[in-house]
Amino acid sequence: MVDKDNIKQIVKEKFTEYLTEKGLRKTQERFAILDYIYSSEGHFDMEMLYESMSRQHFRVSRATIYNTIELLLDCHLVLKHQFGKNTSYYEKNYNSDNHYHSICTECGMVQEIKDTGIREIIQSEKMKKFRMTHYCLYMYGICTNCENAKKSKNNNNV
Amino acid sequence: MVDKDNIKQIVKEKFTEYLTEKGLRKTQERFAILDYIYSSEGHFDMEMLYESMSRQHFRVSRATIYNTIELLLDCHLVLKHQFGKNTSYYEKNYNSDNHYHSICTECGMVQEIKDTGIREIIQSEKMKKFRMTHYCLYMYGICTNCENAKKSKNNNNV
DNA sequence: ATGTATGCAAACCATTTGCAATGAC
DNA sequence: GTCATTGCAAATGGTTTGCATACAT
Repeated sequence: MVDKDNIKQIVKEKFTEYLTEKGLRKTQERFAILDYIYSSEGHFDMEMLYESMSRQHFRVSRATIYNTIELLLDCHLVLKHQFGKNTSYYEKNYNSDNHYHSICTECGMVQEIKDTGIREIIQSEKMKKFRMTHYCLYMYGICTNCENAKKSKNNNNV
Repeated sequence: MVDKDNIKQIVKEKFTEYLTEKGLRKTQERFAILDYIYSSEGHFDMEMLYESMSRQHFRVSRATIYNTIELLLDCHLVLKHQFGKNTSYYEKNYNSDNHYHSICTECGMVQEIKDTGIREIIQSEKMKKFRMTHYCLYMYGICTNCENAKKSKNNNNV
């Protein structure tokens, strides 16, 4: 996939730029983590990242993963999400579609919702004393599965 | 404040209704927690709630507070927020203005942003296989304080 | 050579859990 | 009287921290 490789190259350059600007070191670990994140799809948590990397190319300590994610968040190459549980989830954030998340409050299932125009409205919002860099929209509710499960449970009770 | 007392009465009734419907018990602790939440303003975390209640009317164990908050979330009398740190914050959710949150990624400061019409657009969003009950919009960026602090730091370096 | 970044293990701390005692029904 | 709920204290688990070692500069 040429496109994906292109993106990997671009984000690597962006990260390099960021590290240089901040006077931070360009370590193998940092680039390996970035590369791994941009090789995967969807959301991941720290344990998933740690396990997957251990299984494959590169073993990196948890401490380093946490440290590096902090940098990637700072330069906006990664987004952090907290969907209501204690574990944080992350996703790559370059050249990806604008999307929101719907979260089922019963089973915790998270789905992506494509943007259909809300973005422009939110970004045109004027805020005093605040310069917005990005935003997250979380929609909570009940997914069809859980809705149906509830219904049949209620029917049994009656 | 008559208005506040009214609201307290209404949410108490709503909670009672919810407990009855679910076949759960109407304990003093549960109503004390609800009352305390609706007596306070703004966001709070579990420790704040626990401490404040201990200092005032009613001492309730942490376990019970966690348990009760779960119920209040379920019947939408309380909202839960995770602003990026490990601690969860909560706020009452009845008859309150529609608002979003702006979060400074430098200092963590959270401010409320009044809704100016985004709500209707979001609520008109059609979602397959999902019935939305509520949503949260978080805007991340830099507050003026931190922006200025950064600038003067950069100037010193140059 | 210098000092930042890593890896490890221990510490931290919000949240969850198990269980005996309490109290709503 | 029964069993859900409470309070307590211990356990859990994601995240953070301290420190010796490694390595980017």
